[in-house]
Amino acid sequence: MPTPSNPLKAVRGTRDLLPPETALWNRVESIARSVFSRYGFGEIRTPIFEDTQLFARGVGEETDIVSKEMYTWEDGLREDLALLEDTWLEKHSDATYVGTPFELETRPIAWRLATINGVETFVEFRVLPEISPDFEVRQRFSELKARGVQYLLVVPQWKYDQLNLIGYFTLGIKLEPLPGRFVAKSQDITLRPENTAGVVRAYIEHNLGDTGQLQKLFYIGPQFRRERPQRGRYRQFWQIGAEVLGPITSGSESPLRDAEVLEMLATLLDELGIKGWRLELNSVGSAEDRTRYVDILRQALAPIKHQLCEDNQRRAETNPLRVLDSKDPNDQALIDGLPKIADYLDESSRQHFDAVLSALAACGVPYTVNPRLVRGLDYYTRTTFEFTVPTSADPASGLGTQNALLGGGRYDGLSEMLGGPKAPGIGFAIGEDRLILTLQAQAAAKDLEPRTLNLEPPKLDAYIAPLGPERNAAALALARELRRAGLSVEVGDGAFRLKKSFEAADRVARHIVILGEDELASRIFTVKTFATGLQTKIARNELAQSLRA
RNA sequence: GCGGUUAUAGUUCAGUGGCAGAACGCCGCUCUGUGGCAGCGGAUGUCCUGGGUUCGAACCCCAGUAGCCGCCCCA
Repeated sequence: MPTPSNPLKAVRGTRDLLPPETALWNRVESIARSVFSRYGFGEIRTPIFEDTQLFARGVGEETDIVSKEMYTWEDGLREDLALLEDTWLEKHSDATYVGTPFELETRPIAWRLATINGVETFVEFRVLPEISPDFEVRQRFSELKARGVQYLLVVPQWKYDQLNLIGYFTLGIKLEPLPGRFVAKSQDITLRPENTAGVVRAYIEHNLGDTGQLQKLFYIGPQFRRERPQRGRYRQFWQIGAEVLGPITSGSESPLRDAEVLEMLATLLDELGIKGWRLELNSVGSAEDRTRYVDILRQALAPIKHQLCEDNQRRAETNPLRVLDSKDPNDQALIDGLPKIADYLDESSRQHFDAVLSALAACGVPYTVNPRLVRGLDYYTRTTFEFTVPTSADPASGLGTQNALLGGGRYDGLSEMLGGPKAPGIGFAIGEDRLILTLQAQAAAKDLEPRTLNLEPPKLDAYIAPLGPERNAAALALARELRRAGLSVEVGDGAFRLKKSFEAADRVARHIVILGEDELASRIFTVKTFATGLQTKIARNELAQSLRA
């Protein structure tokens, strides 16, 4: 029976990007590519899913991203039916097999005909049963029932808990759970929630460090986090990012690289036309500095914790660094009194940071040192930064409270955390969705023409209007000729009245070419230019040239 | 994950416990091969979904779903 179904929709937190907006996305991406290539970056494309361990180890097991926002599943579960059957048989001295073992062809399901305490029983082994009895099971059950045979489904305990037991019981199917998983060789897979870990994994896997060269890699692609969707925050979102990494001898640890990346970002935002951006940066020190500072922070928080708001009390326990960028106005005085990480940097980290700042100053890139700026991901060391645009107080942002446009930092220990060689690096990720929103909002606030954002597709060179359906074939042939000559051409339908063709043509093209009986016979076409309203007769061999104008 | 708010035509949005609306867009005619203007006409709806209250629900109630805003977190 056909069930009336609701139309399918894009799943929560995902969306379609349609023209003309996609033109803006392409423009943003092509400007990014252009800037990256001028700084010597090459494109890397890593898989959209990776082993879950990559993110657990790289991003940090305790971060919200990893602990509750990832799309993770078990891939390649292989069912071990033989083990399931053996386990069952061991348990059932009361069962006697009748006949030989069988396997059903449709999927790995094994069954035996047995007598259990004298009752003839069809014993089916399924490692991955359907949540509710499927068609196959229902059909088999009714056949067995007709023959007076009992139906016993043997499943693993861990699956049993997920089954629609009522569904099976109401049919009269007996279910028997067995302790154990009975699956072999599955892999935990995760849709990437960010791209740095993947890039570093690829760096290690392809021994890019052995080239001895500094690697400069950029990427543009979708990332996935299972967060509550909001404006500028989607479950599938796009990031434009870049990483600079390599062996120490390639200069990957040099503060020059930090400054270069930051200066490149300033250039990129300027070329994109983002107004009013702010660069905030900080140093969180080496991994050791960071650990030491977190301990000190914890100690400093302990006596005053109870005075903080509820959220901050929780953070003080779970992730003390995050207390620092709390926005709670009542807690600001207390937070200001907390120890600053700058005071706990070792000498080399301090010098490194100073060198970054002076290089930025030399380039004339404006910045603000924000001693409270910390990053959520575990792998960050030393320089961390964020580019923001004005908040919702300024309508030009378009981002509400989500005012961070991009963020990044240095990750000197990440490669080793992932089991690779020492490969210090620095990188960033731009939230492309937010970047686009900001561009749109800034254009709207300035009352700019949409054209400024390239939202209107450019007018085509010509629109061919065949008069009558019998001229359609000739129209398409003419269009082919012109298109091959490099012109952009749309073909109307001869079924349209000429009036309609003119309206359609004026919308999309600069010229209309009328293709009727006379024109086909004389090979001289009637061409009207919308901008001037002038209509002329043009010979076929001069048509392409004339339409280009 | 928590709180608030919204959901009506292709789009932007009115609307009231008693026939489903406007503007723009779309289609047709005035006007058979000459548009933009104008006039006239037309089509388009699961009024988010599912329950409930009611003689009667797009409207009131409950639940769900989705968008948006704030929180959490983050790009």
